[in-house]
Amino acid sequence: MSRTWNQYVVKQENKTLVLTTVMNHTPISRANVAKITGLNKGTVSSLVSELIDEKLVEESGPGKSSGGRRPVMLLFNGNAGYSISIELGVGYILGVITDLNGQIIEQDTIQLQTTHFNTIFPIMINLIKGLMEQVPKSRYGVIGIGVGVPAVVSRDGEILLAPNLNWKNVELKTKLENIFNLPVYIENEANAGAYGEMRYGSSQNSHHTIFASIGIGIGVGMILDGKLYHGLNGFAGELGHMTIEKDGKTCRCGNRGCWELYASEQAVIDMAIKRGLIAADQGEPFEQLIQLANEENQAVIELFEEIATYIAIGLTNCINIFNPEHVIIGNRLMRAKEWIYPTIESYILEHAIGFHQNKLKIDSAKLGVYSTISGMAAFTIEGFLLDQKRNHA
Amino acid sequence: MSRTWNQYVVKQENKTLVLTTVMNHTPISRANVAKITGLNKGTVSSLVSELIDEKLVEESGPGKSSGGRRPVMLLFNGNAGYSISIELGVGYILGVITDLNGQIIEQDTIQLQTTHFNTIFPIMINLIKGLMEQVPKSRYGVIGIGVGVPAVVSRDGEILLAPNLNWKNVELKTKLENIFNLPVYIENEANAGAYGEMRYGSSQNSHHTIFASIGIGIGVGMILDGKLYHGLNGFAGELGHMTIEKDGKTCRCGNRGCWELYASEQAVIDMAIKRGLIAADQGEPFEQLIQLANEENQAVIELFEEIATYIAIGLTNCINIFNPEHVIIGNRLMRAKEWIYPTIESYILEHAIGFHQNKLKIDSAKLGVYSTISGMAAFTIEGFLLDQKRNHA
DNA sequence: ATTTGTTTGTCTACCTGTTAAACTAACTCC
DNA sequence: GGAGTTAGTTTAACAGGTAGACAAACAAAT
Repeated sequence: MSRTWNQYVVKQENKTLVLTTVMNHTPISRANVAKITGLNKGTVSSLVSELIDEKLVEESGPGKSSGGRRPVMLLFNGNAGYSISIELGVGYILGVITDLNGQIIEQDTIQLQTTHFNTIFPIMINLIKGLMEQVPKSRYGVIGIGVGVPAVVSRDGEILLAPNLNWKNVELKTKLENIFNLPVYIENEANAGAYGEMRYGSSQNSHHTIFASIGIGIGVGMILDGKLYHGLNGFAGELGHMTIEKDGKTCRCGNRGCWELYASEQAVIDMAIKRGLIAADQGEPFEQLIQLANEENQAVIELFEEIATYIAIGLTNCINIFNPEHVIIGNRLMRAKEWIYPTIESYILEHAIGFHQNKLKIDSAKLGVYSTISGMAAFTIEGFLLDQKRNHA
Repeated sequence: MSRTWNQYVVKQENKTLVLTTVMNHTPISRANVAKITGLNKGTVSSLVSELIDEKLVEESGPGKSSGGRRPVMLLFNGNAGYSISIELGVGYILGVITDLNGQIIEQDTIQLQTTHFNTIFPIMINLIKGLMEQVPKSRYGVIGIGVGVPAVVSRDGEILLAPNLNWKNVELKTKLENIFNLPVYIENEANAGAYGEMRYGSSQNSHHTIFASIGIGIGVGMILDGKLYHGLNGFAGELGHMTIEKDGKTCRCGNRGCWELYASEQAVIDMAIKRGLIAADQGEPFEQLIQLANEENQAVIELFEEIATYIAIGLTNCINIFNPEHVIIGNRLMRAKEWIYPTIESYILEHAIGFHQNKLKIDSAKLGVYSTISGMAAFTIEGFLLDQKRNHA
């Protein structure tokens, strides 16, 4: 039921405290770690020596003296192991190898024509196998596999519902674990994006971040009190199906007036076709629109601005609900950032409650197309470090 | 920055673990506490004897034998101290004394004609003083004062904005602390209501609870991952100003189509007057409507059902956003529960995403008018126990 | 009534990990 | 080159938890 505390737990906690301090302040001396953590110098010394044995920390050369003996600088060993992260999109699979710092070492993309699971799954397996062969030799090797999907994912890694892929009840985590015998992490794409931006992107010091992933549909990842919020069983963040017009268009979800009917890539495309700005069934419609906007086509630019207002209405709702510190907009629609962003910003400035009292920042995703995959890497890496903590005294 | 762990922390944590176990399972034997917590029997014995010294736990007589020596039953001593909790409403102040179990011992209400702070504040002070005199003698006496207000409250207890009271930037916590020299807790009324229902009400085992307080306006308190969510600076939960009709009525908040324009007590009253169901400026309009509905006035019942649909639209949004385990509807509008609730439930059942996969419960507030005040009591009591933990070894 | 086995709660010996403080090492500055 | 500083290690003391022995108190079987 509840956790009991004893000296072993104390050691675990202090050891990870030392490790995270080294990670966040690398390079750093033992003395400085002691200062920052508040731990005794002796304690730090002994914990560090264990971490060095585990190859998670290494000594680099001596640092600069500040008037006394020169410190021995400690580094987090980002090469002690490597994660493999996959982003399963509509129409593509992106796979990367990252080191323990989340740095991308290697990457590979495959374009897909279908969304059929039985076709895609073997392709993904091959992609992973290919990446694994490229992983450098290291103490821990491949520490795990993370997969970001545009889907509602249960706590135990089952894909409950992926409307844009037309998947339902796929036990992806179990399947992958059986094949690779490695820890596997499955997450919703927007959640992973939010996490990636928090760890490696533009909201690293924000404890309340809303990440709106606006692509074909809309998904929202929420970092609340510094933690990713899942809700009871993974359905949280279905903000794309928030009603913003109570008697509006009918949505396939059964509701009317859903946000993503007005503010997604699909919405832009539909309206553009309806207005005769582009032809249906002909190449990449969204790319065409960007092209046209670049050519200063006023009708297209106006369309983008209209969409931006709808995006802003939904984001304003988010802001009034969550009072976040940081709102990040990611995924494909932000390729039209140039025409969308100013409208969004000014609308929110005008309409969000108590805006002047907030220090709200609104940004586009700093990691760009890598938000999601970086988030998956972060999950995998943190899962690995947690395991280390548990097993290794 | 970060917390270091040592044996003192271990002891603190284990001691509160023992205490909360006793609280939650009272009456309980030492042996059983050891079993539940996983702590060693000896450890439990020594911690319990300290808690007995501090009068937080007491021994009652022997319990029933289960085939061996009869256990000595332990009780949480709810009478070691008392909290004073205040609910500052529009038109009234409610004040109560509770014991450490959150049980109401004494209560007092004052009706108000004004919302002017300089008038209300002295009245509140007197109410508190009156209650203090009625507090029974005990080891710790009055442990603190909690005040629930229909307002945005900052982290340090400043009332930033109370639209229905017309207050702005009132440093209520500081003022009260200066007068009474006791710990003071200020919270938004909906937040406190959510907390109260979680601690003593209908969602005691739910980690994801949405509490919608629907009165003159709408406020929402959110228990996310078992914790009350505040957002960056207390503005979270302004769901009353969520847009549900993008070109709808204009709201004083500057937005259009805000939820509370369609789904609050004020909305009911406005529409009732507009439709000539009741006269303006004459008695308690809402009470009249309930009266009429009781007399089976079809027009009024239809109005209630309409409002219920609007409430349900907003709640469905909440559910899609948070994927909660439990949705609780509280405050005055639920006095029309009889006519409102069935519509709300059926709408949500039909429209919330993945409803069938959820074990969502929808309820009205079990604590009724005491949701908020019970929540304030809980804050005060928990603050006190936290203090004990810190100071007392 | 006696015996047997069980449960409760205390006590003791032991172990682990943190801390304080002494100590060594290495460097800067005058 | 000595004084002062800073870095890192070592040592003894200490706190608190655990395991396991133990006594007390009881139920059920004989």
